[in-house]
Amino acid sequence: MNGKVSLKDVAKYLGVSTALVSYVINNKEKEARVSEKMAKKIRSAVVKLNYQPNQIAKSLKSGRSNTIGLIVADISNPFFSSIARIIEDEARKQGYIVIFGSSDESAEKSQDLLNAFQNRQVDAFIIAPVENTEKQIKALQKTGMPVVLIDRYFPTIQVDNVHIDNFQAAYNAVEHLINNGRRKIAMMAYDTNLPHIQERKNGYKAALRAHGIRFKKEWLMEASYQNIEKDVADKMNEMLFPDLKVDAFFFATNTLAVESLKIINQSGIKVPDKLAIIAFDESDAFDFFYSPLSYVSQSLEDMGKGAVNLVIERIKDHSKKYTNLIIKEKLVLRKSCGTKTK
Amino acid sequence: MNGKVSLKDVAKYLGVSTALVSYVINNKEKEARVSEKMAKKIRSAVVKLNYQPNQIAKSLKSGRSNTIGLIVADISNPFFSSIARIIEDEARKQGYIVIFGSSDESAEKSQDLLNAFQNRQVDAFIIAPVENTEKQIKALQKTGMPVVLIDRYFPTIQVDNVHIDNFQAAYNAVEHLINNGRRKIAMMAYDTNLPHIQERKNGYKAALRAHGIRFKKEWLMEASYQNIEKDVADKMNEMLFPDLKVDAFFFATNTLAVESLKIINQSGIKVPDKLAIIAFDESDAFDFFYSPLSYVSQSLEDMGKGAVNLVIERIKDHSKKYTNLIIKEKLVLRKSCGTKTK
DNA sequence: CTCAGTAATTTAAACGATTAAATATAGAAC
DNA sequence: GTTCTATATTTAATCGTTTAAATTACTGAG
Repeated sequence: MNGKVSLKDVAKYLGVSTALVSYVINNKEKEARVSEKMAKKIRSAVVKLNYQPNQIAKSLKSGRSNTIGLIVADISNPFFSSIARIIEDEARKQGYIVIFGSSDESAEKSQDLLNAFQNRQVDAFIIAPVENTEKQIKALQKTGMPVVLIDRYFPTIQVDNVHIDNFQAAYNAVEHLINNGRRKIAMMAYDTNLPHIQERKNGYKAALRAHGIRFKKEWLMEASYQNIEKDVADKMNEMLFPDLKVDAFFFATNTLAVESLKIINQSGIKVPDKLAIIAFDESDAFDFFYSPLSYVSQSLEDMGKGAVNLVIERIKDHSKKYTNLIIKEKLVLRKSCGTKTK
Repeated sequence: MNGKVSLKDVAKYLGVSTALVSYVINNKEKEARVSEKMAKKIRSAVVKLNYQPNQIAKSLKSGRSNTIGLIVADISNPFFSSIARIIEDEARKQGYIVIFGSSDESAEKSQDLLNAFQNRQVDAFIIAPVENTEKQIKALQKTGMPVVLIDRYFPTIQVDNVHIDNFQAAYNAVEHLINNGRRKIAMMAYDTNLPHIQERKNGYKAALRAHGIRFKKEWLMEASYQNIEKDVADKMNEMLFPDLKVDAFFFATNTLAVESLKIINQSGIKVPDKLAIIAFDESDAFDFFYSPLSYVSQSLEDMGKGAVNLVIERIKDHSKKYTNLIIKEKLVLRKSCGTKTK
């Protein structure tokens, strides 16, 4: 019925001990001085019986599962699913498989996933952490579990991470808007203390300041993760009606941008004539918006591969120095931040 | 150092046998007649030592891993990542976690993933199968592994699956184009013998026939999975230049639609004036295209949840009758298939 | 005080692999 | 024919659980 052939079955089939079979399978014939004749016999029996080693048993013995746990805010967000794809490929190349979970920006769900994955003996975690999970990450580290943070990070924690220079990226984007003649620049961000978003806000403000523009509190619009759609609509409508209060928008993430674009589309306000836009990350929506969006592009390739490599290095050497891998971002310029009409 | 507390540690700490601890942890105190006093002692020790059961060991013993293997063509495709998200949530609700892999439309990669996941003792598979993998699926079934196919399917295989009625969906979409005055309707599909795509092609042809329109071979454009971008561009350019050869397009998937829209955007040909469009699935691109696209919408929610439920039922009862769960699709009408100008 | 009967706990095998240590076998040297 | 060595193979413990079966402890009846 259940065709599963175990190592023991192979041994029994040949009338030899399991040890011999194990040695041969793991190419330890030399060290274990298995005779060539025997090795050949075993190898052909393995093929004949279609023996497949039970990874669970191997894991139990070795304490390693060759599995990486990936936790992101939401796997259905193309930003994360694209990274997931890269991580999957890179991990498999190195003999690991990936289990994933979406934390939904909830610290509680994050902890649940951490526990569930740890009990499954993942060898390491790659995490895009959510708000207020510093303690979780710290606790995880204390157990000796290799962890790499991606996209987001906590400066207060000693841990490997991979991300762009968010301050500089935002600064450059906003500076570009200013250099193109915009002076009243609003930003849509999340209402969160996650450092990567804070840095984007800081970069935005710093660029304004550097160009002698006085930041106005009402320019900074914030949406909560839990209520994006409504929050974005409300804030955007306030900003656009009854009269347009700014001449440019800077969007802190692709989700915020997409939601905002819907409102702008309805409003009839012309981009870039009346309104310049720069967004973060990428999206099909940015390409198909009637005035294709300029955006800050992060290399997901570099980020995903970097994360896998860091985490595997850490698996191999628990005590190596922590790495802060800063990925180069670039500003992709298109129509949406073009010239303003008077 | 490695803080991992085993059941044995708990037992040793209390000076009792591991059996007792195991019984209490698994709430088998009654059957095993563990004294209340002891149960209490054990429970508090478990908390105090922060004992977390090793799922790997449990899996080895039980032969069940509470893990579902999800194989799709490409997790970075929003269609699949959205399903993945739904599957993840539903599976976790039922105590399962999900490992995923992208087969890249390659039968070979598909087999690799199948093997890797099977060795990890997944309890079941949810698969969006790729071309020429009928034997793989059949072989998998023969081992007794629960399998559910999603989105795609093989009529020749007895297996649980979840999908829409692709023939009818295509038929309805094309019929709608015809009823709106289009007569020369092209379709962009994949060059594949995967039944779901075949059915879409058949539905398209049947709708033409039913309305007395003679199908022309050159209307059916096909791209290969391996070379989508170039194939789509070539075929579309042929169809659009030097003169527009049709008055409507029907796109068989969201990827094909998005790639095609890029060409249409460049061409300057007006939608829906000169060209009506209906696509399959959803995409931000459809919303932001200047003439928002009509599309055939599949309920990913129903599909994902349906798949998880079917697969868990099958885990519990290997011999239950196979289910063909047909998800209702619907045609969402927007501007892109509107009225034609003469 | 013994014995039966029930209650409480322990023992030990098992899941499928790995591997150090023990043992068996064969050949060479004297 | 011993003895020694090198080669080939087996034994048995182990990883962390589960669980049937065995054992021990207790209680009350006679």
